[in-house]
Amino acid sequence: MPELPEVETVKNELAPHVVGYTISGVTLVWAGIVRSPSAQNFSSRLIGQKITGVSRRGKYLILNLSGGEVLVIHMKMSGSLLIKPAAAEPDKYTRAVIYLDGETALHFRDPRKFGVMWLVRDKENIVGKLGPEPLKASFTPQILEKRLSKRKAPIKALLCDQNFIAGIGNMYADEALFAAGIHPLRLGGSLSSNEIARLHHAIKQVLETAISSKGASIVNYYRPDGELGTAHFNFRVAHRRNATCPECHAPIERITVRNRGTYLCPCCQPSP
DNA sequence: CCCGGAACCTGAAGGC
DNA sequence: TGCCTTCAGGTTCCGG
Repeated sequence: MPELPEVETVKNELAPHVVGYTISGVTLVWAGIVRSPSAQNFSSRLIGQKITGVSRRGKYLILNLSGGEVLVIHMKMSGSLLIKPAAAEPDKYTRAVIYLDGETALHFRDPRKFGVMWLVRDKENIVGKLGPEPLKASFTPQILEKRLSKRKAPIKALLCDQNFIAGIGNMYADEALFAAGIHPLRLGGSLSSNEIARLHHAIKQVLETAISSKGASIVNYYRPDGELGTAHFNFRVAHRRNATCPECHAPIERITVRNRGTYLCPCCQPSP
């Protein structure tokens, strides 16, 4: 499931294969992957445009195009972006293929069909409401404290809310809360300044470590060359069913928060 | 504005 | 072995 570290890895590894190349063809195997404009317009407006840069905002990947438009891609839960030779046959789950200078092809593969692409002039229509980027220097403990104040939702739900903070999903929310020693059901507004400082540090540390491991391949995450990431080998609680806490050896607990599987150590993360 | 729950989708895993 | 049910979760939509 691509979250910030996975999308960051895809951005870094995709860039050398796409930046400076011109889109020579588009095949929409499943047109539903394009949110806007119409499938017809999407293809015809893309062809002939050169990709001038790749960036990331939260879990969104953004391709800048020479014509001034922007191709925004969200891989949601099961999507991957693969670089292949132009002649490679799309597999069963490939929903769209973008050909680059007739040499290589970018395959958008997505078994679950949650993934989305938009071709727009102003990306702010799509990413404009996202919360702060957690790895930017401008994301400080003071900013986090201000955003948490008076919030009554569980801290886990807030961390997964893209308008509260961008890029964190189920896995990294669990990892950050464990690293900070905070129970996922604690209400946002109930955290002390000390806890907020620990959480702020944990968020940055967990995301940076995962990026250095090229993301976590728990399910359906592939890098553009088809390789997996290794960040999940460093997970201390997330998805560790029937395991024990690496700190205190208590059995890791699994609860549900907002209908999402949530892993924690009942000893290191005291319940509210 | 804030919060919680359902819906979207399909492969994997579990139950009988 | 095989059918059926449940689970997985990022985002959006809707109701309170």
